[in-house]
Amino acid sequence: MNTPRNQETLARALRKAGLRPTRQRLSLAQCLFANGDRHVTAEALYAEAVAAGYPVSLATVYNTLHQFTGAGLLRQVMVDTNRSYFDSNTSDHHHYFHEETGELVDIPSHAVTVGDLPNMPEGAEVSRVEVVVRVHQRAS
Amino acid sequence: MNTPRNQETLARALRKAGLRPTRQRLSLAQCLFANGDRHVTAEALYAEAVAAGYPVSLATVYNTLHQFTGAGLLRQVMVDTNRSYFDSNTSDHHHYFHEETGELVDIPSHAVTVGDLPNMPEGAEVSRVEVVVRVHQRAS
DNA sequence: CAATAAATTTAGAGTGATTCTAAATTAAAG
DNA sequence: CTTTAATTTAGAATCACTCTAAATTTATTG
Repeated sequence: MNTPRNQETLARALRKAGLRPTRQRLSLAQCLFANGDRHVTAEALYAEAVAAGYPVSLATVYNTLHQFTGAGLLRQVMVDTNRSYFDSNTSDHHHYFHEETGELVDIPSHAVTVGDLPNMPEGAEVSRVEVVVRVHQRAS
Repeated sequence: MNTPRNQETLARALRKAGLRPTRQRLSLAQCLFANGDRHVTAEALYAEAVAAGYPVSLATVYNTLHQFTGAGLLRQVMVDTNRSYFDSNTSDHHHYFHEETGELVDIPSHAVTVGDLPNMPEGAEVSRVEVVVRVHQRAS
């Protein structure tokens, strides 16, 4: 789990990434990082920000999510072809994906062991190992 | 790796799944299963079928890919938010995903060990474990 | 084989998430 | 306070994919 960050820490992180700490970015960062780890879609974050009284456009939410991802503050999780999920926990870990609800739950990385990887493509190096455990409601 | 299947075997598999072995389905099956394992997107398969002189519509390619997936002949791989990949190898295995080229390469399942899964969501059961090793070109 | 019923295909319209564009606003620098 | 460059934004555009309804094909039955 990531440490909660305050406005100042965030502003510094943004500046370091070459991003001005604007009202919109700080508002979204507030939503994303103020209360522990989050898994959000762009639409969900947009709705949340608007509901919280932070006026932001959907375009800015998309821009910001990508910029934060580029800056290493977020990571994108590929689980659904229909929408993108962003994870505020950038440390090494994996996910459950609940097929019915679309909910994501973290799995600590130590639960999964990756052995020697065979037939690694020539000249390539690993940038990340992603494990998604798809679960569905047990029939009762 | 899956065993190559001939038209008759495929027609039988389709019938068993309640699908009529139409010209289009058999053509696409030909592309998908005649020469070892494949990883295709809908657009790519469409282009390939048309180029091979099998007249098919894009809508039918989409329908067929989903029907084949439902019938257990294909499996969908989630690696890219922008497009869906379908894998003609339905046996238990994982993937390399080359971030630059979009190429998928199989990883045999024995190379990855999944330990006891913690904090499994209540009342849920695992439907599949997907491991994607994202790789990128090594800087030279 | 002919007639009928049911499944399939398809062109083209529709959808929904995401990206782009170009104008208006805002932050940083001087 | 000006100037400059970055940012935001509404709305248009895009792109993968799905839907619709009509035309075609497959399977079934007489």
